[in-house]
Amino acid sequence: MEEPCYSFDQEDSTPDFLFWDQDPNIELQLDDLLLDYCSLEDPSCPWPSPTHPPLAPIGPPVPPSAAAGVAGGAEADSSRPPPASLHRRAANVRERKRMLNINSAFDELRCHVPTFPYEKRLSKIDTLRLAIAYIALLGEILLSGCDPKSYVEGCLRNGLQSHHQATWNTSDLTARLSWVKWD
DNA sequence: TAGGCCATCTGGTCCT
DNA sequence: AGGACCAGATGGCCTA
Repeated sequence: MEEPCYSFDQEDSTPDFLFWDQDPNIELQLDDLLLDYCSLEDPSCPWPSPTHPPLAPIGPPVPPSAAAGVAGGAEADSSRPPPASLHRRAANVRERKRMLNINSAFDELRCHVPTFPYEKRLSKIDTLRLAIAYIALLGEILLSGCDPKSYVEGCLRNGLQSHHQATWNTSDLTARLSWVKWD
């Protein structure tokens, strides 16, 4: 089994909102923290990690209507929306981290799903569907007891005539293998 | 320009 | 009470 691309568990457990009341630059520090995390990549993965664009500034913009009920106080400057509460911003940071964690799992899964060299980076939905099909393929090979390579070759040959043929279509219709039924 | 994909924010719900 | 999880809304980026 290969090592995971990276694990968020290695991050320190300090609550990110701990110093918000103390350091005016904490938002920049949080950005740096998350950007550091985003910069970690698995060199074995053929794709870069384009899923981690520069993070948006933490906190506002928050729709005034949404923030009003949470922040509980109006700013003197009416031209700017009131900042979200500390609890809300902490929740936002946690949510971003959670999504980053999910995305890292997707990146790891992409590394295990076979694709053609010219296949562009798989989307999340394509990654899941191809992974399902790939697992089904491996199961079929196990049950058949045949040599995996010859089994796949046979499937590819027969799939051309079989009504059981199913293609492993991705969004750009470039990845295609035969015979695995989706339903 | 439309559509697909994505990150982010947000409020709600459930769990510890 | 606080955190995890989820789904909807929104806006940005990219490609055909």
